[in-house]
Amino acid sequence: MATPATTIDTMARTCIAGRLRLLNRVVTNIYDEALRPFGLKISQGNILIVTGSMGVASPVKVCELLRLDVSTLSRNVELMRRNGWLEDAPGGDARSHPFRLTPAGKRLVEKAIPAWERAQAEARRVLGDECVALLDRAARRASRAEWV
Amino acid sequence: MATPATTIDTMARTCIAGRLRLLNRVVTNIYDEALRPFGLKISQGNILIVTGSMGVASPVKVCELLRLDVSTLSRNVELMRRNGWLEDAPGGDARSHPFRLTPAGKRLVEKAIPAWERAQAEARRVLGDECVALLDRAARRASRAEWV
DNA sequence: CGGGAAAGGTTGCATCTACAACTATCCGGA
DNA sequence: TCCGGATAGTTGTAGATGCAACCTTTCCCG
Repeated sequence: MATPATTIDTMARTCIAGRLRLLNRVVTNIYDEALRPFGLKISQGNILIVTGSMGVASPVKVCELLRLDVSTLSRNVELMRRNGWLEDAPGGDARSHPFRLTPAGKRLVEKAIPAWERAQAEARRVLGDECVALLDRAARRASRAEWV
Repeated sequence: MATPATTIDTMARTCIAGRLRLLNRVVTNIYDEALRPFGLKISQGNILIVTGSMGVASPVKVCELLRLDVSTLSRNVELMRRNGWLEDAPGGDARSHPFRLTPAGKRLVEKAIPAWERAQAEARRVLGDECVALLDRAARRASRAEWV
């Protein structure tokens, strides 16, 4: 008698999303712990970083780059605006609400660099060099924008 | 004058967490979309799957396997209990609250298998075979339990 | 020029996630 | 036996995430 094409046990052993989400939790926790002294989480940190690299950022552009829903970004930006890390930037038409780092936001990122580097090293240790390289390639393909 | 060891642009181009979280969003969306007709999200699906493969599951064991915070699991299980997919299981001491799939939960997982397989194929296409294999290895190392 | 589609954002809602603090139970040694 | 630490879970709080619905503004075509 043939076994079913897919059983629950097979799913438990092979679900790609399960693996990726597990590693996402582990790695996110590494960065969040490292950044905690700065009152910063990596979810926000990544937005600050791409904002800094763009100079003036538009929500749509950031969302394409990070593959984030615009509504998610909208609220994250609002939080960081309240924290004094982001501010409205002039420009564009009446629909757009571009934003940029404040000086305080820039200082925050710079202060957090050593902690971020420690987290990078730990994440690389957990994932392995080869895995990190392949994630990098996959993310470039998956991003809806040119990486920097 | 020497350039700083790490600039914002370098962070934008090399942050491992950024890559992993981006891919996590993309892949999670693939599965959530595939599973939407069943009223199921992959976050819950993974819990159902490991529960099914364990027979009777204890929160702590599931959390070690998936590297989930126990408080997160607690609420997710409560939701699925209300949906009729999980139920309390007898056993253990008075502290523990083991649970297991209900027949409805088992039927749900079985019905969702074709959709899950389509999502698997799409995720593999996005990440690449090699990347999937390395994620699998990294996840086994990162999990705090033996994978089935 | 007028109207409908497209583009850019926000808000309501539901779920996922984790940390901190708490309760209840169990275990091991004095 | 009794007490302190370990173990198992829940609840309060806060942020992250995405979908659906909505509002404005802009663009384009007839």
